[in-house]
Amino acid sequence: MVGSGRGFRELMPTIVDVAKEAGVGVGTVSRVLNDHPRVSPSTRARVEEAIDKLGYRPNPLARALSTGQTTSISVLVPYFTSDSAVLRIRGLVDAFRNSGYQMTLHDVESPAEVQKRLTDPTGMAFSAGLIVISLRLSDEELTTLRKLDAPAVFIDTRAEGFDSFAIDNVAGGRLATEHLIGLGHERIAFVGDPASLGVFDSSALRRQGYEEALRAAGLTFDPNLTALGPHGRSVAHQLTNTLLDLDRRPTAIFAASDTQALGVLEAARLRGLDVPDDLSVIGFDDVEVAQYVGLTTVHQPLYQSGLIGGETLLRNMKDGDDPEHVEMVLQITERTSTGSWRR
Amino acid sequence: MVGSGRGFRELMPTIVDVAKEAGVGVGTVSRVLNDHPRVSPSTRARVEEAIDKLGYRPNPLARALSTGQTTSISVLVPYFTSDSAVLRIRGLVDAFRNSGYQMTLHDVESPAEVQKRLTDPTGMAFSAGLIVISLRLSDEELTTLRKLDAPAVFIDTRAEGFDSFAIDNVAGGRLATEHLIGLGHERIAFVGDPASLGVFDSSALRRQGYEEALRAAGLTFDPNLTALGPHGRSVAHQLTNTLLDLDRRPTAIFAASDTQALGVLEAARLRGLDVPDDLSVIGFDDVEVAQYVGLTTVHQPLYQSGLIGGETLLRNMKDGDDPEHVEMVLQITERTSTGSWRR
DNA sequence: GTATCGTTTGGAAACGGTTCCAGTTGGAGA
DNA sequence: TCTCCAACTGGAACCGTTTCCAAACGATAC
Repeated sequence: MVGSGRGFRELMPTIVDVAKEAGVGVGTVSRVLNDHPRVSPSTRARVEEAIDKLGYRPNPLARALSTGQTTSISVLVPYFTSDSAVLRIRGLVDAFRNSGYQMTLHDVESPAEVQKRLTDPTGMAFSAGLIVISLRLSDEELTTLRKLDAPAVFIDTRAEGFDSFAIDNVAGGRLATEHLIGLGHERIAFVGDPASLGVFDSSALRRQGYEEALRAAGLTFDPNLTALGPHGRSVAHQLTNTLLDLDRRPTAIFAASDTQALGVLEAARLRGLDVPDDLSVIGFDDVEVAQYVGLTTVHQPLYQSGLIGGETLLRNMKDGDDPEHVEMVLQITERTSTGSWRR
Repeated sequence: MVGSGRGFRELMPTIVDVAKEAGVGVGTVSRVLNDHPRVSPSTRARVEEAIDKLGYRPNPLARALSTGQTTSISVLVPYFTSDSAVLRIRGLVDAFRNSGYQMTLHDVESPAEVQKRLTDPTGMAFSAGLIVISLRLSDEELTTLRKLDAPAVFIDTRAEGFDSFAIDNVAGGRLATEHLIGLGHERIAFVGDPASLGVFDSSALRRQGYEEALRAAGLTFDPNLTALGPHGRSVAHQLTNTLLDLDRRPTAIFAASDTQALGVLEAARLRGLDVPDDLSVIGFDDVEVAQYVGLTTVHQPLYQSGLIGGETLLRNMKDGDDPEHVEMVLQITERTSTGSWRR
């Protein structure tokens, strides 16, 4: 129902109109509307008839104002433009499909915007619940959230006192690197985001796992083999060029995300390097494109995280059981972009 | 601002609290809030101070109820799961970024759901505006919309009396087919959706263009070369198998969407057919994956349609100028999946 | 016939804003 | 000093619902 137009007010009957038509009081109409038990069958029938006749629909705004309960769920997500975010949101869409709740998308492109969104009431429009994806909230923000006693679920991030679904990014970084080490690679490079962005730290954690795995395998960690830059395919492409220009160039590259891995593959292809014979490439996320380009990657359950997160929020809005953190499983999806290194 | 919790009501100061704190009437506070001119600077300062001190934020619900104006824009979109829908929505996100409006996503998976969404007030939650993507609304639905005098913009579809941005699907179908004909192909197959779905008819229109182009070029139209099935990669894969099993199999396939083209490529690859030497494949849409797999396709401005559509809606909500239909340009993006046929 | 009790019902108050109308104020002009 | 007017301000009414309280009602028991 869309109703901002001028013609709107005159067109829509209100609960008062229905009450008059049925010859009852507004309270009775409201009770019929909300399935309260204390209404006699005959009265109920009369009211329902009036509702049908007038084509009356309760105004959700008025209802929300009166009850303090809305039917909209806010989703706070950074870089909606990324494939992985889209996959998670698909899960949310499916979770909310027949719930009666609407999903309002809040794309956030900087840490400052998070703060703005959380405190700006127009922004969040008084949602019934909140989904936070891939964002690390400050203690202050979390305190506000707790005080409001608002149901919230965190996906791909965690927050004390709230349900959360995330992966162990450090372990994921280790997993990817160990895969390459297992194939015999010794000069393994890392392409990812700079750590300083603060809010979005998964890349930094994956890098940590990368370093840990190298050290655990007794390989020397060469800082020259770590190339960092803003997230995106073309930046990753450039970073890869500098890596491949090194005197002793890496034989394998671990990209902190599939998007970046695509940039790496692009750079390799343009130089005529064969993947995986000349260069192995492993990504992270397992977005849809990965299977088309044959990218070996660390699979994380993106769609699932949205679906389960959404379902959990719906449950929380009813019950509100104890919050728990769920660590989702990671596994290597091996395709054709990685191969053994024996020279 | 999330506010469904119990603690909420007591926590948030209202306009009355602010009025008391500043020692003025509620009307004055409201005027300050809404930048009405007739407030003396000293009073304004006092009120603003009180607002800061209390951390007051106006309740958007109450404001909306009172003014009849909301800050949410509903987006009606079928199959949010599709890549092309996602690209359009990215455009919308960017269009609405700093507008102060929120986007509420309504995924629709069947024609029946459209009707439900349009009439169910909880569903559309009284939006300030409406974006309809890829859906053909019935006359009845359009009449309702017009009566409500609600600003609406149609993308990838058109509607009498509303702004719309779409492509000429028939022309697009011709374009794709002519491209293949120009390469020397004579047995050209079509893979697409069945026409009967009613609401989503772009595939049928593209097929019409396909047939027109064949006839115009003096080629015989062979019904056996048209394979239809529910939209999706795997279905397209299967359909392609039946096409390639024909005695005189096609030398080129036009898929009604890139998603389906991916299924076609998959089937060809599994049979060991070389693309484009043994089989040319052309898609439609030019989604992101297309460039990774080297798919030749009919490019339509997906992101742009969202961006421009969103901007147009915002403009309409202010001015409301005469509606117009904009036909967006199509062009072939040639990659490596099509080649000339000379045998 | 009346007292009693539970069920059903009507309507006022509340939710938190905006808007309009009327009243106050202060300064200019006579 | 008085009048007049514009600028500013207070507060009631309203938006459309829910909820609560009190009243009406009907049936039962005496």
